[in-house]
Amino acid sequence: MYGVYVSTVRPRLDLERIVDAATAIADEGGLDAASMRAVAERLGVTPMALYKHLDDRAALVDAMLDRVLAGVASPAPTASWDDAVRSRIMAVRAALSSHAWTRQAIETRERATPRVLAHMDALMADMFEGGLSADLVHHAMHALSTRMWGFTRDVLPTPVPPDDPRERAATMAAFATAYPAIVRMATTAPHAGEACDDDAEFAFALDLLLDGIRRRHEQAWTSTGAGDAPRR
Amino acid sequence: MYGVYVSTVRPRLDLERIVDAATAIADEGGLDAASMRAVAERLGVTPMALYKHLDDRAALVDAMLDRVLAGVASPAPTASWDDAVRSRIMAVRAALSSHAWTRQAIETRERATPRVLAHMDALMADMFEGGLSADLVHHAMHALSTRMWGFTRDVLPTPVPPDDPRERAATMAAFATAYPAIVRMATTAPHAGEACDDDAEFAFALDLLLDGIRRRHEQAWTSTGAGDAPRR
DNA sequence: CGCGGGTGGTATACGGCGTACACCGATTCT
DNA sequence: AGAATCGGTGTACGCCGTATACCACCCGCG
Repeated sequence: MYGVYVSTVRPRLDLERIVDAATAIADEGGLDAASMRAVAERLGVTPMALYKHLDDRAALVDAMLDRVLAGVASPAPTASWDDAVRSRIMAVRAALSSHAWTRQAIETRERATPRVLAHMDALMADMFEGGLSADLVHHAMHALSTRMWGFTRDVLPTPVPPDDPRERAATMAAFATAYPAIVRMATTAPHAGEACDDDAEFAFALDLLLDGIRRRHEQAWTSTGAGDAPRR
Repeated sequence: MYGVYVSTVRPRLDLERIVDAATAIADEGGLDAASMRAVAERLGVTPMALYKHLDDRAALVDAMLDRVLAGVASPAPTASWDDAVRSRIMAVRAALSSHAWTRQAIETRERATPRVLAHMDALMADMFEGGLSADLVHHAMHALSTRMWGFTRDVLPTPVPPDDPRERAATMAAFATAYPAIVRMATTAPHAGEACDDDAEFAFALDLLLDGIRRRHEQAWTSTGAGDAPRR
């Protein structure tokens, strides 16, 4: 009786509620904000209570990621292996990109969870289905790297110009002489000034890789050198 | 006089000595081990002493990375833009791969240091030299992503089989039915069992990207669609 | 010669983090 | 009814980065 009452006021903790809370916090303030203490506080519970349901914080991040991955739609069957790979990757991209913290979560992961393995297995199965050799599949997976998760580590910096207009002009001029190619690209590319179209960038690079892999396959590429693609 | 004596016993702190110590620690125990406290202790100094030479820990990591980058050999001139890009990237790969912590350092970096910008500028300059459009250069840089730093985030996991031989066989069997493609690849690829040849993997993926970019260039690719590469 | 001020160190402390350990009430099983 | 297990609490430890205050020394200056 009394137990029932209590469990109404503060429902029993379980993994799902923990992951819910952690995900909500990470959505708001980033992955680091979802500390054990913060998650516990949100649930009105002692930090140590979480450890009855989780081994450690890494397991929490794993669980968060795993649940996002659980929502990935299984792509429709396609004619070619590369379309299958493409749509599969785009599906996880769609799922992961709705949570900004997933990139960091994947980058810092050490052990692979079942769903992580399942995704990689599915990609390899697509390629085997298309007749690719194990050798090529192996290299293709390495080449895809984190891109198989639908994101890319952005390496282009956004140096912030100072506020003061006079100083601003000076530093920008200095920048232009120090890094002419960067400035040329930034001012000449079609989207100059605007933000990049991430989706287009991503699709471009993914197509590049898949095209290349398909070519290697058609040329019966092997890692031992025979049938290698011509360098020029 | 007395000051001279003291400065002999414990030489004055400067940025170089700090970066030296931090690098040594990170080489041994990883980037996280190079905490402000650990670096200070190694130098026989209070943690706060470091802040007279650095804004914060991020600046320390920046300085560490910058010094590694300073040792990158400038590549010999080449005939084609893609060879130039290739050898430039291989040069930073050679420098960065001698310190295991550089990958994490680059991945967690927020602001770009001058040398980071210089490397990217040089890559873009190579491409412009080859006649590539600003549009294509821009996309190429995104496609290269972290690979321009000579490494790739490894996504292939190494699930550890349990020690107990009987249990081991069981889990491996279960694994084979759950992830058939992974097992197929692992057992069929030429290097089955051995460790991957990182250099070969890296070169494969880099060539794939450069080949693709060159093709796009030859086909007068633009992001607006005209002259796009055929999908099949 | 003395003396004020920057420069480069110290000491202390705050607020965060993950988590080991001991404990304890309630539930459940025998 | 009694024992065991489960799911929580409370406390504490050892890390982390760093704000703030202070203090000794060396400098150039009057």
